Amino acid sequence: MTEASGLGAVMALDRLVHEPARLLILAVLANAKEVEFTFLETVSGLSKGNLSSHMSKLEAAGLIEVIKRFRGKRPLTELRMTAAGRKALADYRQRLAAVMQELPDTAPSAKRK
Amino acid sequence: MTEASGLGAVMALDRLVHEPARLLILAVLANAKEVEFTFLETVSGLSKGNLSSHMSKLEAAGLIEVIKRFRGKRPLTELRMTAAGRKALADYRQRLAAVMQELPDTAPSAKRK
DNA sequence: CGAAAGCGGTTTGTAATGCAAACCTGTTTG
DNA sequence: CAAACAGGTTTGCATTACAAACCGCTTTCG
Repeated sequence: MTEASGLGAVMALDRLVHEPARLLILAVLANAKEVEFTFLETVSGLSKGNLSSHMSKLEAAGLIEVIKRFRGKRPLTELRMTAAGRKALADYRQRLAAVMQELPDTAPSAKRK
Repeated sequence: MTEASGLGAVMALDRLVHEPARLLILAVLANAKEVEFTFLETVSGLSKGNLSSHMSKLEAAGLIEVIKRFRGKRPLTELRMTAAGRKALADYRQRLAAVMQELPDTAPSAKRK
């Protein structure tokens, strides 16, 4: 094992994936073979600029593949997850599960709100 | 409901809690009534400076309480979680659970590694 | 005794983020 | 032809996480 059980897992989280904006992107990509930039923009609520830079990081790390084509006369950018991306996300998910077990069980029994 | 289901939950994560170093601190505090600075330093592996500044943020946000006393002649800093801290952590945990459901199930069936 | 090492942290400096505004290249519309 | 729009990228900025340096005090050592 990498570290002592439990607590160490928190620090072992992959920061690249941990960032909410990026995690959102990866989550979308994981569920759809391929998505367009503009779709992600609307579904995520991220600004174009922000989305663009997160994409660059994911691409640089090899977690996604960015495909540029033309649809008719307009440029079109599509994102696809790579195998490495799937692995990174799976690993992250697993660590996250470990982390959650460390957190106290939120609902003892009663008390609705 | 706050947002559309699922995806929106990712962006709703509380960044203050989401930060691994801080999450670790909170996790430790959640499981122990009270912890000392030096204990946290060793258990977390964070540098003193880093730990100190994360503490300040958590304190400023009211998630933890910082108690300073003397043990014998030496200064001693202890951390304790506040009610707000417990709530914030519980909320975070809940959102995190929602996020995890969005991520693909990692293990299809076979393939050990 | 005085110096040096140690304890328990805080403050300061810095490189790396995350974010949106501004910009850019082309296309469509008025 | 000018102005608006589509589809992104680059730039500028404020925030951050992090460790190095520092600080006040105490204990140890020569």
